[in-house]
Amino acid sequence: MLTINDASKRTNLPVKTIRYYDEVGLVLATGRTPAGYRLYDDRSCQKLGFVQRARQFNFSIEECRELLSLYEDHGRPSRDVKKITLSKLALLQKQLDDLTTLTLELQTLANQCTGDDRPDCPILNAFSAGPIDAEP
Amino acid sequence: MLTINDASKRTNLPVKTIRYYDEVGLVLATGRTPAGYRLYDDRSCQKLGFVQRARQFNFSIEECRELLSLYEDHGRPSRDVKKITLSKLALLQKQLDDLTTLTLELQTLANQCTGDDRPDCPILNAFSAGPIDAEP
DNA sequence: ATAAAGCCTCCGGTAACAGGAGGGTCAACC
DNA sequence: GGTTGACCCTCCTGTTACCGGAGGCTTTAT
Repeated sequence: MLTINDASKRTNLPVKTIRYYDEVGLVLATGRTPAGYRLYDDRSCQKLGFVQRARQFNFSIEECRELLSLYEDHGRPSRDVKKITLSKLALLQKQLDDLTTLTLELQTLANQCTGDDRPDCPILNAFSAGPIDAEP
Repeated sequence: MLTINDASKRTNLPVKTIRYYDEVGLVLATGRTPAGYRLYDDRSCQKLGFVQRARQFNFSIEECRELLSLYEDHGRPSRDVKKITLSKLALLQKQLDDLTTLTLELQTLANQCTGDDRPDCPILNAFSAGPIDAEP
């Protein structure tokens, strides 16, 4: 059995985060010492790692909860997991598109700005006027 | 002089948001009626629009505050604006890269998953094991 | 006169933790 | 046996940029 600090070192998750996951019931501590210290075993460490990776893929805590229960259920059809993954993928794709547009437009503005002592600034002009047309 | 509702219609910003900008001192109401109703003039509406567009470019409230003061200062050098913009651009670029990597990896996993009745699932396997190698 | 719409302030909630206060516990060392 | 220092606990507050709603005036229209 590991203390929360040991679990932290093993998973590279901050102690605070592990405590938080316990608190919200995402990954519960395996047990407690008589003094109330949280204890974790190999299995719970593995779950922590699982959540960590899912979080890195932008899955929310609630989605992690869902994935974790599928992960625990060894008879689950892979269809269920794929469904969640695909909808998350669509969301990521949209974020990606938005961010790309944004970056292009801002890039265009920065290029147009001389960036010298003169007060005239295409960036501020654009912000004060309206939407921006990116250069082709 | 416009009521907050009129300003909202003109700028397409929610009333709640305009009130919030007043509260945090980003775009103050021009004045108040004897009854305490907020009033906005053309100039403050323009500032609201400015903030709206800057926010669409992912500038935080604090950054908007900075841009707005440069916007108000007609003698400012465009260098100052460009500097802020470029650092924001770098941040956007990094977000973009991260998101791209993420999407590719998740795409790879989804492709590998049969998505049928069988319980074997490459997605969960990957999450339980470690980092993912994207397909070339 | 009254009803509807609009305005106000204040309170609570959101996501996913981080930081810190105040206090108990444990192992080692002298 | 006492003490130091590392570690643990819970509870509270703060973060970002608002949204929703309660309770209560004000204005406008009928």
